Amino acid sequence: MMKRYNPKAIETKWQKIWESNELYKADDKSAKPKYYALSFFPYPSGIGLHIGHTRNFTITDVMARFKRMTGYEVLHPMGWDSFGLPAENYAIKTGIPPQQSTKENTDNFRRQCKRLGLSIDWDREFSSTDPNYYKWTQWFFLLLYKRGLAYQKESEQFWCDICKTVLANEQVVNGCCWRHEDTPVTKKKLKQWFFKIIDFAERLLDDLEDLDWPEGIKLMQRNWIGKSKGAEVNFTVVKSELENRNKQLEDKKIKIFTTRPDTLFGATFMVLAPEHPLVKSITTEERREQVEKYIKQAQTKTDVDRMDENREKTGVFTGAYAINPVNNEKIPVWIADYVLMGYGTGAIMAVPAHDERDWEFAKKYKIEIRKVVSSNEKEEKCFAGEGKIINSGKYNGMDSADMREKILADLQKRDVAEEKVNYKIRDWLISRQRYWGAPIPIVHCNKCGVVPVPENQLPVELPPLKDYQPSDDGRSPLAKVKNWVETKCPKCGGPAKRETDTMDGFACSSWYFLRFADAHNDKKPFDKKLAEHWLPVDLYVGGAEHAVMHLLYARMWTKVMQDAGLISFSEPFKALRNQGMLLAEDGQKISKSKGNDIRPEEIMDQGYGADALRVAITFIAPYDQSTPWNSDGVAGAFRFLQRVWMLAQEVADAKPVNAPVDNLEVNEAVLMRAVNKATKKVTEDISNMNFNTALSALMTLMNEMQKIKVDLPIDVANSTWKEYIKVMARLLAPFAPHLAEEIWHELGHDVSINLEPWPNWDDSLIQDELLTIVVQVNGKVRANLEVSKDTSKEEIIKLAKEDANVLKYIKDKKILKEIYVPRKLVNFVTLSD
RNA sequence: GCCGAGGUGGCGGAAUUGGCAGACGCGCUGGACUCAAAAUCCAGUGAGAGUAAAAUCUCGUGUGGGUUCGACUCCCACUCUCGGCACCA
Repeated sequence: MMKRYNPKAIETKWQKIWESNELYKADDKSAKPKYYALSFFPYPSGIGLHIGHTRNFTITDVMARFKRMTGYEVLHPMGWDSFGLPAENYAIKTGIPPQQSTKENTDNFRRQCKRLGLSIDWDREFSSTDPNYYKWTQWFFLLLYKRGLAYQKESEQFWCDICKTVLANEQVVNGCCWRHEDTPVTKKKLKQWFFKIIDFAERLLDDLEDLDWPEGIKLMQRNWIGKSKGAEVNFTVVKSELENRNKQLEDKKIKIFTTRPDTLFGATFMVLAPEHPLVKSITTEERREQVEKYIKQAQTKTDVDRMDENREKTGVFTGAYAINPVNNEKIPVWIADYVLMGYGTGAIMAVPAHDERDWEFAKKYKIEIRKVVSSNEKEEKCFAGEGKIINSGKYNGMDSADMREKILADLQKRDVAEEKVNYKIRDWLISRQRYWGAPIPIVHCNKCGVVPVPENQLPVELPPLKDYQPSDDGRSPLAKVKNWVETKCPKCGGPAKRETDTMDGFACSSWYFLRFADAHNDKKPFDKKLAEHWLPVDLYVGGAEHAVMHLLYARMWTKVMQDAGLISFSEPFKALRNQGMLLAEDGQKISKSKGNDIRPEEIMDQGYGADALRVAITFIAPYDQSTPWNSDGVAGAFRFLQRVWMLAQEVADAKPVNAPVDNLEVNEAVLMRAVNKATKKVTEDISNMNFNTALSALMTLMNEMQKIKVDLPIDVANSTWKEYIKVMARLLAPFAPHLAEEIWHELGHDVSINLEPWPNWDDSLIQDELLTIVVQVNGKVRANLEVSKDTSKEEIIKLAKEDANVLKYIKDKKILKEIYVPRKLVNFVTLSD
């Protein structure tokens, strides 16, 4: 009786053996080339693994296993990004400390990962909430502080009323909190800690170039950094107006930023942001009331309101005029909220003829529109493109691009303008008014001011809490823990208070990939040699939702470390791949509220096991494509594995007979071709991460072998047949490691299949003996010719012309052209009638 | 509005990058096995015409045009879906 395929039994069996043999331990001292495969740092939620995790982890695992078999020393680690709000909110609700619930959740995640048969080096596992880890996160805060890259600033920040904390710009999505997609953010004025990511804008932009990342992600980062080159130009506020009001304000300059200095002659007014510091002093008495009313209005509007406005421009005239330095023209100065204080200088020159927004504004308030770049556009439309300069004095006739250079040089000579580069990116706000994060290692002393906690006092550990409720004054619950807050100043020893804000969780995920290289180091965050041995990450896989958050922050920290001499490389992730989203079976997005989620563990429990789930998930579509989940696909994958199992069992069960009738010799070529073809295809497809087609090639191979076995028929005790079954097992091993391992041992091996070399193929054995040549007449298929692979071109064309069906179409026609594609096709072109 | 990705059977998806469109899987239909069902195995499965059955023919990769002996593939225009950005001067 043949042994049944019982995934549950073999999977638990091998998982135990792999673990006790430490099969997936990454050897720091191996002489083999290294390969570092990493999935995005998962947040261990209470629900356990979802199908997206499963897809993510399976992708890196298939690659890790494949690379191991092709001669690499592989590092495939796992850890937990376990700080964050869900655990804290759960604590508020239940009183269960986050330390405890987090442990339960990570235990569950680890257990489920192991059940999937992931080839992870568990020895390097850690949680970001472990004080031995966040000690070093705090150490990095201090590093940034020492290097002048961490600073405090009082300002208005985005605030989520549900999270009860401030948010970084990157965490505001469509005017809402990234965690609460239908909760508009508000603003709060608070003193907060920032990391100076702006200082790295240029490098972050430049280094994108050479990364093997999806172009879309690179583009999103470029857009987020938002570099624009232009000029700052000074406009002088008109004196005569000022003299009457305030002598001190003489020579007031309004500095504007523009990317189009070539349109300076088309400026017919100026606009300041309502918050611009000059607004008060330049506003004339008769306009003051109106202006102040507008400013107040703008202040009450949240940023979300501003965005919601269907872009209708509003503004008021200040009564002041300024002089355009290129033509000494006097133009009116307005204020409007479409000009933002946070970008450029908070002031613009308005060129309605060549700027969409200025155009709209000028139309509404009936301000002159003056064309200075010629175009074919209709009069009633603004033109923002390039062209020949007109109405611009001595610059007329130049190309707009040339004029930009020229006028800037001219204005620079007169000292009224300078070249300037602007970035949209803002500094990274890292303070959070919550408990469950790494405390910012800072002490506030009345005498000494801001004092960093000395390194030897790290970690600043989170104290246990009785009440997790955040305070209503917008401060962290930590502020209520008196004996923790009150401390001694490390400098003067006097009474001082701890910083009560914690760090954004993205700080923890900005260096975890380095810790995996040296996870147990208690002297340093990591050893330089080990970091440089394993890093950069060769393959980084995760969802596209972190395009501008995690991936930008991690890149910045890596550059800080490079500057500090901790590492010598500048980019952490050599190759990045985004997996597509798995949708619910109805094509809808999976969401908790819809209750349409897919639980990987349930699927395994149904009896299909991990291997079938892994095969189903990699076979369903290209890994980077979003696609609806199909539970029937798991049954299909299971059927496939079961067939492979039976083919192998037959061989294992066959008692090697003395002098078996070896009928394989004669027809071996067919089988050899099938196996060599499949080996080549599977190898190339996995290398290119085309897992779905690699699996289809394996299914084809299985079908072919099955057919050959029955047709010949083949004696399953034959040794050649057994070798081919073993090739199939190795090709399947990255996808279905348990099944492959079991077969491998059943067929007489002691060493794990995961350590066996990957099969080779022979190109010369792949070509078919018989070729099918397509015969077309005027591009339409009229016949198929079966010819031996050595048949000459002349012979093939001759045969094609003799084909009965082809003859019907070429009989009375003159053949104008004969097209011959070697090994593929013949096409006769006749006069069409 | 701008940027990016993409429209192929009933469904997920293939197509050596310009050479037989629909591999592989799911589903479905018929058959075998069974008292029956499940499981399993075998056969069929783009639409239409045609035939006793074949052969064979026509149409067919979002829409319209173009290049080519030949187009899912290249070019132009449009359209729809999905993702991102959104007053950044």
